[in-house]
Amino acid sequence: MKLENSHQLIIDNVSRFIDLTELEKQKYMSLLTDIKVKKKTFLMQAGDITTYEYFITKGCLKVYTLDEGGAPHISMFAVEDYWTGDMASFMTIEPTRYFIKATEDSELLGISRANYDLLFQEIPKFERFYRILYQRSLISYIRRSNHSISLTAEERYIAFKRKYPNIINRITQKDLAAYIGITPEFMSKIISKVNRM
Amino acid sequence: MKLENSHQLIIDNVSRFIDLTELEKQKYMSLLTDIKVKKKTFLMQAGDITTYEYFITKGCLKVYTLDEGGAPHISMFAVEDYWTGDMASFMTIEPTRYFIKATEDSELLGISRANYDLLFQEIPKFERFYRILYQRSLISYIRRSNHSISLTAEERYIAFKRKYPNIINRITQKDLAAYIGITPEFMSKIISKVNRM
DNA sequence: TAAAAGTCTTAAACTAGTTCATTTTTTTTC
DNA sequence: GAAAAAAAATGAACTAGTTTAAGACTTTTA
Repeated sequence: MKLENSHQLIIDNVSRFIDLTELEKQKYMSLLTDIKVKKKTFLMQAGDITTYEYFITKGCLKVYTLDEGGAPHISMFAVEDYWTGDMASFMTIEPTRYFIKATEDSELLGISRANYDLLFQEIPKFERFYRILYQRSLISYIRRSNHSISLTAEERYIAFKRKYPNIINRITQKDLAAYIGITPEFMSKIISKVNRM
Repeated sequence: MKLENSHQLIIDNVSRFIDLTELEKQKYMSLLTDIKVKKKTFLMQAGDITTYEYFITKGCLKVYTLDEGGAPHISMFAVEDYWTGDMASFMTIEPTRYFIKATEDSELLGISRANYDLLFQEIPKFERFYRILYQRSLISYIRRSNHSISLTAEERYIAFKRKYPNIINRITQKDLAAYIGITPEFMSKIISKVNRM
């Protein structure tokens, strides 16, 4: 059966870890919601109860919190083939502290809390999918924060550039600074220094 | 049936997320290995292939890496009722970059890679257990690193003291510094300042 | 297409945390 | 229980990154 692109992308993603029958694919897709977010608009804002988890099929979004001083800290740039959302809020049904804002016109597939629970009942294999997905997220999250801890801002910038060459051209220097964990002014200094080398 | 303490602890831990029959409990326990580690000895060292994941039933261990400069970065203190290990190495069968060293005489239950795979085959419910365990680890990991990022070292120390009053008395100030992410000298200054307040 | 808003650059003064060196205190070991 | 080893305290000189402020450049919007 021929699927539309966005569905094909998510089925391919899931199929990396579990095998689905045609029927299961249909069932799974029926539990997903299409979502579009225009550039500069929010998918989620602090205070919201987040009732969806998202898979990005097109575009780019930044996921961030604001600290007490109002400074943004970006925890990820979510692009095509990434999963995002606020799992803590999604699971506990408490208000989120996150903002998710599109930096480009974007398209997503969302799964609601109710459908997420239903999914495990109807296709228990998905426990395995999510077990592996979370396990891998945990590994890369730990690796990343462990790696960052011993590097200077300049080294973190160079590492980001090497690891995500496709993302770096799609975001502003200011957002990159908020991800690296420094001020935009210092980011500017680092970039001009690194380019001079 | 009466279980020994260490088995009771792990069964209680697992039972928070899934229900097991007596038979399943027996089967599960048969897949676990008893491990003892004397104070100051290693459970794991960088370069090892880690063939076990661990549940601590007694004692305290520090999990850390050494950066290029040879400085230690402690990622967790594992005490009773905690899970630990190096999941990346465990899953990918690559050498670990971690050291795990007992700071007290400790007792653990280990599950080998082979038994971990077997567990999912024999009791598929464990996919759910690990799905939830990893999901919750991910949530608390993200929360912790997000929280830390906007705090000063002094604030991180105060937060640690509040959150883990039971752990703080069991570890050295030097190890706490390696966890907080500062030098022992600066840790010493912070502590004497906070105590003076 | 002009005005407004946001982003980037540069520079000087500042601060949280480091480094290095020394002394005191506590813990370990035989 | 004395000697050795490790941990903690203190202080002075240093550095990575911040803050504030102002001007130049780019993008967005009406």
